[in-house]
Amino acid sequence: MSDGSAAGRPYHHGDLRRALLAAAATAIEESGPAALSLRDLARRAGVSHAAPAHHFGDKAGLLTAFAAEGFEMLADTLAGVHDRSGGDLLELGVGYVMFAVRHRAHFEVMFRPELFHRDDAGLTAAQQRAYAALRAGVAGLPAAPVGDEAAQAGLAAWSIVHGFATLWLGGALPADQVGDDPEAAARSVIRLLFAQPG
Amino acid sequence: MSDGSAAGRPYHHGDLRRALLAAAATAIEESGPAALSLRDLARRAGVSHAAPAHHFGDKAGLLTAFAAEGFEMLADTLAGVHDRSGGDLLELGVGYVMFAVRHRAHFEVMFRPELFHRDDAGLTAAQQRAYAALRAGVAGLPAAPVGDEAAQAGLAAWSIVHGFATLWLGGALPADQVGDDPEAAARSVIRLLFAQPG
DNA sequence: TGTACATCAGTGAACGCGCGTTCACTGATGTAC
DNA sequence: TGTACATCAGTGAACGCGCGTTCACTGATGTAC
Repeated sequence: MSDGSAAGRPYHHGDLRRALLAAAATAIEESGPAALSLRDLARRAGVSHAAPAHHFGDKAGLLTAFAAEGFEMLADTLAGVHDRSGGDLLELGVGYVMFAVRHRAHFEVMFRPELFHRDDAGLTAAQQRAYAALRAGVAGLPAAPVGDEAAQAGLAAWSIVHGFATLWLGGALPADQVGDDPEAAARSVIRLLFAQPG
Repeated sequence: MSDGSAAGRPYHHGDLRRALLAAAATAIEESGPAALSLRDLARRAGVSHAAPAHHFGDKAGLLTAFAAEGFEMLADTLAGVHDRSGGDLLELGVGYVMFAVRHRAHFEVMFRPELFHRDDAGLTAAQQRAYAALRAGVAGLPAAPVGDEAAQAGLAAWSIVHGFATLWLGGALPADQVGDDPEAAARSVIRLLFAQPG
């Protein structure tokens, strides 16, 4: 087992795949997905510039793995919220927003399918898991809608949480209207779905 | 007046600034804002590769003008809807979504402030206009909220329409749930804000 | 009507850069016997 | 315990490319007199 500690890096990294995905998260947080380069990731992982291609084939391959990882994490997050809250839609929505805030790099890549191989099997499976978890919240509404109404309610829920997350991450929300606590702000906004204000 | 018609282009283009912004819209629709290059725009406008920098200073300058143009168009669109509908929030929301669908290149740039000079005066003025037009819809609600409630209702409205538009443009919405008419789909989703389903 | 001149729009050659990808290779690991 | 060998992970040199930006320039336009 190579240990990767100081003084003369071993020829084998040990877990380069993981390390590259972690480096991608950092790099994307710093400069966005557009500026990502395999050579930069290699530098961050302390490895030759050609190593990333060895693991992921090409850049889109790396981003496919990265997006899939994101959908896995989102599905896990929502499943956790579901267990803890009994499937409350408001809490699921807040969980969605907080996932975006805490893992903005993943979130940004996940919804830019032009960046990765959108038909990758692992990726689409993870997507299904995540979407199903969100939709489960609609089924748990007090007056649970059915059929078309349920589909529309699911889309509305997804839209409002996705929109809030996107606007928050983009810094589009005026600071004086929204404060600096995304969880509280998200909760007070999502509350208004399916509900009269005031 | 140079006419730009066939046989030996005139030295002066006539309206290169406009032509470059139009070329940017096309290029971004094709390949997204990340792939945009000044040299490509110059090629599309039939002009030397250094000409765009002459008009916009640099790439961010061009995208600043492009984003500002987008916010102007959005503000005009919403103002038109406001006049026609008496300020109905649902119609304003549908207008927002349809703007995104019809001008996806502008919409995609407008909310990626890392691409342009976010403190440009013309840009921020156009932003204010657009946001004010959307907020006016909240003031026109049957039971119009006030103070914090109004701010939250405004954010909720913005979130749901922005989220729907983003998901639609990203191709994230499952086709079997949403059909191919963005206007109808948007209307049935936005309807659910501030309203019990069923 | 004509001339001089300032201003502006666009040119084209040149620069240096970082990138993705390919490819023959080498070092390390693990397994079979 | 030792040896041979297959497999895998990572290397490093090389390639060709398109890009943004700079800069001295030239062609066209419009205005002053």
